[in-house]
Parts: sequence; structure tokens; C-alpha cells
Amino acid sequence: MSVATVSRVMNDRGPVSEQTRRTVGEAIRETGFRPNVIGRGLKTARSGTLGVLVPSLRNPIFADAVQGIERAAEAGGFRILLTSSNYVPEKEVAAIDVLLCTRVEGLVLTVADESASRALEFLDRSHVPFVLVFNPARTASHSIVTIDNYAAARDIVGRLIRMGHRRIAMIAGDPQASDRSNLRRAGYEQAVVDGGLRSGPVVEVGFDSRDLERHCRFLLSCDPAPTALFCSTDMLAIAAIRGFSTLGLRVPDDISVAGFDGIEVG
Amino acid sequence: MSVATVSRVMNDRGPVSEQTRRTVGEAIRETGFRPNVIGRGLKTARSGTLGVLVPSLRNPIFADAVQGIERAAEAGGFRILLTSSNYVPEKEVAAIDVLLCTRVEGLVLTVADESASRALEFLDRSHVPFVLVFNPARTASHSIVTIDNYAAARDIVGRLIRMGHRRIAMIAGDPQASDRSNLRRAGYEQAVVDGGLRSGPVVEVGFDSRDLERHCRFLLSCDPAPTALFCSTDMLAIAAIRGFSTLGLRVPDDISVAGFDGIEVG
DNA sequence: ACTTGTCCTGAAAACGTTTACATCACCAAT
DNA sequence: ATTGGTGATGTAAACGTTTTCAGGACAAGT
Repeated sequence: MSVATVSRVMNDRGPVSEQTRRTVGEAIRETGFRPNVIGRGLKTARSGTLGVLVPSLRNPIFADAVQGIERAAEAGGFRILLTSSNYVPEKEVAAIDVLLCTRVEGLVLTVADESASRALEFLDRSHVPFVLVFNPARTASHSIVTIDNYAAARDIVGRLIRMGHRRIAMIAGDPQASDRSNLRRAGYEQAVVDGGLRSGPVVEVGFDSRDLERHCRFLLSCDPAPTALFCSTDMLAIAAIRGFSTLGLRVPDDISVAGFDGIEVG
Repeated sequence: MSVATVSRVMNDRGPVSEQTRRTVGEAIRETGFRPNVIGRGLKTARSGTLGVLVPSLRNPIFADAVQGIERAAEAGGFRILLTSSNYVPEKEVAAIDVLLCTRVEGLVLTVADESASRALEFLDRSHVPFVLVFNPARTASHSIVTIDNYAAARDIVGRLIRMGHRRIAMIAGDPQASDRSNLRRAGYEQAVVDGGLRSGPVVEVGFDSRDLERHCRFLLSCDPAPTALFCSTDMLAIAAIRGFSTLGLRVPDDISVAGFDGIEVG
């Protein structure tokens, strides 16, 4: 019973007599032997892991995405190494670097757009396959999975117009931080023009949605006051709903609020 | 410039002349050399990874927990290997097994209580340190991090009573699935008794909270109808709020709803 | 000149696997 | 009796590190 034989038994590879197969099997059970995948990895040059990088798990859209990635990875026999950047661009590159050191066989990631180019050229040099999620394609050679932010935003706002709204405000994310925000805003503008309306009050907010109540108050003070609000993310929409409700307004009775992402709220 | 020297440079360990340090540094930069942590792991018997197992990332309470774990792990120089069980007990044990094969140096996990004993004896045999989260301690020798579900539930319900409610319903999770649910229910009963009230209508639901509207309708049909509802999780509370609102009720005007977990909703 | 010490560097073993190759026993066909 | 094939098993090298050990160079103190 050499190590080679044990390896053959564990992997069902190569000829092994029924006799030894049993013997080895018993020994494994008795000793609680567990193959060391890191030893295996060294020989086979495979880690069996995929790296995942998201800004934060506190946004359900990323949590959902990770959940899906995990499910798919498991089905393919991969484990996932999870890291989050907390929206800090430097941490993105650093995190990718440590993932590469662990020899992940692939990466699934969402990066802040401003740092995309830095992170991307870093990745390109690494020759590890990667997929961008929620990020617009920078060059044709990258795989991405995302949605048509422009068209979707246009559709949502179009729907508000068809519901009879004539004055539609928007809360947009930081235009520096993300192309998504810009695309969604462009969709909004297009829909408003298509509907023959004037583009309503638009406020741009950073990542910090804590003082959203202030923005809500501003929107209400506009003349004419908007009857509907389009937010570029669901997280903003939720914050806006809360903001309006602290201000004594009812959603959707007093003002309609539409979000973007389709987060599951319970 | 032997491999030993390179190793010394990379780890700042042992004496290296300034001259070679520079030479090696340049070579590393030129070739884009990245140390192979899995080779290192083989020698040092350290993987630098922690295993994390949660039921699902779709429940924000777990997503938040994972986020926190990830932050702490990173601070300690660890990476985390994330798996989820989807509430399937068999997958829990299987997942733990693959994590052990990858030689995680520790585990942080939330298991379904019914499978706790199986998973736990499995872990005990492995001699890998682990911490249970959201799980009640089974034996004194296990590390856990959780809360006093009983006392917290009692406090919440006590607060509802102090707010003037005299008829308080409860929606409890599956009593088979989780001790949490039972403890929270016991806290509820205690608070009701302490308040000199009769224990209101209580419905028990499984994992599937989709037909919660039906339960809401049932609660409203009770005589006397409850003026407040205590739910054993925030997810249930959210679902209940939605249920009531489809039924045309306003929360909290028409009925108060209290949850449990402190999920961040926006 | 000699020891002694310090600083630097390389050789080699070890970690736990996989795998190419060699060996051996056995049986069948010539 | 030889050859050849087949199936079972062992040997040893290899993967990329770390680490122990053994030099080698060189200066300083005797």
C-alpha cells in the first residue's frame, strides 16, 4: 500500500484490485484521513478556487450575486474565495493581488469604474480568466455580465410617465464613481424628452445616503413639486422612501418612488 | 541567487545584503513574479484561510455577518472560503468536509439546529477550531457568538406592552428548525404573562414565508384582533408588513409590527 | 598566522500529492 | 520453453515554497 496506490483509490484512477481498494478504504475511514487539497494543488497546478470581489455584502444586490456565484461554483466543483473592497479602489487592486497569489483559477468581480482601468490592466497581465459583473465593458476582449442600464432606466421612467406623472425627479449616484449612474441618468433624460416633459429636479448623491432626507426635502420644495421620483439604485429608493416617510409623506400615495435593481425586500 | 535567497527577500527574514535585495526585487518586478501561497502552505502547513458557512446570503443578517467576518479575517491576514448550505442539513456536513480538505485554519459557521449535533461531532473530531454564530451552545466546550434570544424577545414584547398594546400576536419560525425560534417564543410568552395578558394568537411558519398574507388574514380575523405583532425574525416582519399592506392595512397605524435582528433596510 | 565572530549565500530536505515509469506475477499463445 | 500481454503495485521525480545546515568571505582581535 504505497502512496501511489492510495492516490489511485481516492481518485478511481488506474487499475486497483478489489482487495486493496477495500483495505485502503477501511484505513481511510479508520484514520479519518482527508486528502490535502493543497498538496494536490501543488502537483496539479490547480487550486479549485475562484476569487470573488464585490464592494460590499451589505448591498443585497451584491449578496444575491455572490449567492448565485457560489451556487454555480459549487456545481462546477469550485470553492470561492470572497473579498470585499468597501468601495475603496486601492483595496480592489490589493485584493486581486492576494487572490492571484492563491492561484485562483478565475475571478468574478465588481470594481468601481474609476479604478477599472488600473484593476483591469493588472488582470490582463495575470492571464487569469475573469468576468466583470455590474461593470460596463471597457474593451471588447473582456467578458462582462451586466444589463443595459440606459434602456432599463428609460423604460422605468417611461412607465412612470404612462402612469400619468408629468414631473419626475431623479436621485442619481455619484457620476464620478460609476458609469452605471450616468447611463441610468441618460436613460431618464431620454424618457423625459420622449414624453415631451421637462427634465425634473435631479440631485446627485455620493455613497453616503444618510442625509437623503435633506435631498427629499429639497425635491419637495421645488416648484412644481415632482409627483414621482426615480432613483438610480434600489438602496437609494429605500432611503428616499424612508426620507419621505419621516417627512410625513406617504409612498406611493403622496409621491411615487421607483428604484433600480430589483432587490428582494422580504 | 538561489531560491532560498529569494524566499529571504520576500519575507524579510534572515540576513540579505542590500545588493542582492535590490537585484531580486528588480527581477520580481520585471517578471511579475508572485509567490505561490499554495506551495508555501504545503511547507508551512498553513493555508491562511478560514472557512465560513452560512445558510444563505439572501438573508441580510447573514450577509452582514459575513461582511464582518471578512473584515476581521482580512485584518488578521486571512482569506475566507465562503460556502452556503441553503438550509439543507446534508449540505452543511458536506461543505464542512470540503473546507476541512482545503485545510482551513478555522471555521465560522451557522448551522441548522437539527443538524447541529451531527455537524458538531464531525467538527470535534477534526481538531480545527470553530465558532458557531447564531447557534446556541450545545456543550460548554464550544465557542459561540450569539445573543440571549429569550431575554431579547421578552424585552421587545415588553416594550410593545408598555406602548399600550393588550393583544399581541406572534409569528414564529419553524420550531423544528431552530432553537432560536423556541427561545424567542418563550420570551414572548413570558413577557405576555408578566404583563398580565393572555398569550395572543400565534402562528408558526416554515421557511416559506410566501403565503404569509394568509397568516396575516388569519390574525386579523381573530377576536379580539391583535393590535401588535411580534415576529421572530426581521425577514418575517418584513413579509408581514407587506402582507398587511396588501390587505389594505397601514403599519404602524393600524397594527404595530416588531421584528428581530436589526436588519438594515436601506 | 591563528582563532573567533559576523554576515551572506547556497545546497538539500521536507511538506502531500500525482504520475510516468519500472517491476513483477500470472496466464495464454506460440 | 519462450514470448508477449495484462493487471497490480511500487519507486521516484516533480510541483513551489521554507528552513536547517554548512560553508565562504572578510574583518578584528590575539
